[in-house]
Amino acid sequence: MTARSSSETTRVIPEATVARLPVYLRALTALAEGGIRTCSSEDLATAAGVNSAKLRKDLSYLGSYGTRGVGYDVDYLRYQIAREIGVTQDWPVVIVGIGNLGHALANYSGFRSRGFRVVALLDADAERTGEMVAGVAVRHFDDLETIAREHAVAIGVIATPAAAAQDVADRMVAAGVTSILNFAPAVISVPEGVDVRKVDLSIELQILAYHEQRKAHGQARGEVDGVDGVDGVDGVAVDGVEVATVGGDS
Amino acid sequence: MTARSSSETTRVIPEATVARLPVYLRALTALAEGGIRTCSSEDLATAAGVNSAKLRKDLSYLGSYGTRGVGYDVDYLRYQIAREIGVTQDWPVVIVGIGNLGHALANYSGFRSRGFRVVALLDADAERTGEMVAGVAVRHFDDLETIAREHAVAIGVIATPAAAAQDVADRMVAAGVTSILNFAPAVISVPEGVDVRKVDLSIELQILAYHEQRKAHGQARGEVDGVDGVDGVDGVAVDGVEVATVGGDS
DNA sequence: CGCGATTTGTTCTCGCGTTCACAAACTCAT
DNA sequence: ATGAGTTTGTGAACGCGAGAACAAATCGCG
Ligand SMILES: NC(=O)c1ccc[n+]([C@@H]2O[C@H](COP(=O)([O-])OP(=O)(O)OC[C@H]3O[C@@H](n4cnc5c(N)ncnc54)[C@H](O)[C@@H]3O)[C@@H](O)[C@H]2O)c1
Ligand SMILES: NC(=O)c1ccc[n+]([C@@H]2O[C@H](COP(=O)([O-])OP(=O)(O)OC[C@H]3O[C@@H](n4cnc5c(N)ncnc54)[C@H](O)[C@@H]3O)[C@@H](O)[C@H]2O)c1
Repeated sequence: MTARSSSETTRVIPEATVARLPVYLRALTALAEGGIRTCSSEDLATAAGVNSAKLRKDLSYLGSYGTRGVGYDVDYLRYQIAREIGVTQDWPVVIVGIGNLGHALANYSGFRSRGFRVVALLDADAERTGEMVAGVAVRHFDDLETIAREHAVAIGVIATPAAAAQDVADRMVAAGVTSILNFAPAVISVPEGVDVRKVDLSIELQILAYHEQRKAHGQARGEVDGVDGVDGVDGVAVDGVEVATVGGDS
Repeated sequence: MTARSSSETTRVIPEATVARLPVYLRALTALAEGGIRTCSSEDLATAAGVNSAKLRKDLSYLGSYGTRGVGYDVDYLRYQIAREIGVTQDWPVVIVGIGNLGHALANYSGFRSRGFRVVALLDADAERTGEMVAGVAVRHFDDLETIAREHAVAIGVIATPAAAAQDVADRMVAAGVTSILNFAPAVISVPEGVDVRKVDLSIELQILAYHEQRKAHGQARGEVDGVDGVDGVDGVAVDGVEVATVGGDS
């Protein structure tokens, strides 16, 4: 699968580093807005919530943009990171599925301010087409191909029910989309060369629940037990045990 | 920054595995709904979108719940995973910040169906209090302490602007919340023993943009692989940002 | 009862990511 | 110019997770 023969490309930035660059970018922006012109790796690391050694190593993959004994020029570094990520240009984005979540996403100001422009809101429900959301008219899902081609859309967001996710993904790919951000709780498969990232609320909550359970009963079998140690936690009322069936998705 | 007490509990499940258990749980639920009673690791791995060896290794941390030569009993395994995660019980959750995103979250049916129950919607804006969202009345943020204590709330969701995130987190912690899911693009710091996970839309998009830019820049085709597995990276601050483009910003 | 087919659970190896630690490079004061 | 004080960039050690491979266990069937 991940053959990746690491060719002799100029620089190969580790995936873990790529995931942190946006964080550094945001921290730098915050510093710049605070009137700070230069900062040390320690300063920036604190603002970004990471270890300073890790920060320096991450930045070293981009090049040598700092000055020893001094630190980094905030604006300069910010531009370099933005350029590396690719957000110095504007990326057209389509959002498919304008329900509860789709509305929120469409209204999200963070899109435009960070290098992304919503060029279309699409929904399969004919009753929703024409509705104005955040100044953009909702159009029918069938227009995807036309719109995507016209605006050279490379990035698509899926906010439909899980059952529709795979179909939407297929049609996005057919329309030339090569990067997908999927909010639906479904595993979608795409051809080689297409990137998919998923954001899953329930998974995040379940991960928290796991640790929470650990905190509550230190290491009990799995049966309800008294609270142990951990201050601040009052007894968690638990009762009937029933596997969460239902599952309105997939 | 999971403290990880390391008090040598019976089994220590790797964090990477914990993050995948919910995926397996969902896949099992889908299989069960399809009337499937037993499945092999290969079947389940396919449904979950992972490698079968990885799946078996993950499950081995929970115990030996399969039968060699046969596979896994879907319902039994589902229960075991649900119990391990802690979603056989119902977790009370509070959502703070009932704006665009907060509304969507409140209306999200996946909450209830996966072991979580929204016990309160809170907002600092007095004009919003009293509004009914998904059958729950929005209450004032000041009621957090009372509500959290009353329902023994351990998990809180932050959907306020970034500027308010740290303050909200502090008050949640003071009210006994020990797990926080943060949607605001801000780095929040909490005391030892409190878990924070963040979901950051713009970071996800920027990661996609990076790879997209790579694809565009000639280079070798078929370079990028399928990306997945959202992982813990700590977030950062302040929104309402504007990427500085060197050489004039329109 | 034994044998082949099947599938799990585990061991082993490899690569990636994190962290430490330090030399190199730079500034500033004298 | 020189030395003291800073801070970067990176080599190296280390730990964790991914994946391949295989022995052990179970079933079906003659
Ligand atoms: N609401 C949340 O806070 C939330 C949180 C996490 C995940 N999710 C997930 O996001 C997805 C959307 O959630 P929601 O609450 O907005 O649901 P929703 O039902 O409110 O909206 C779904 C929208 O998708 C449209 N749609 C359905 N099939 C379509 C298709 N084939 N093509 C185009 N559009 C189609 C529907 O018309 C509807 O407008 C779901 O998969 C949900 O599980 C939602
Ligand atoms: N809308 C999205 O799709 C989206 C996506 C990703 C991230 N986010 C982030 O989620 C957060 C919320 O986004 P939104 O679009 O819902 O914003 P919003 O402005 O619509 O809603 C924010 C709500 O928080 C309330 N609030 C403000 N300060 C508060 C405080 N101290 N205590 C309690 N409540 C307070 C406000 O009254 C408002 O109702 C933001 O940080 C945003 O960056 C939003």
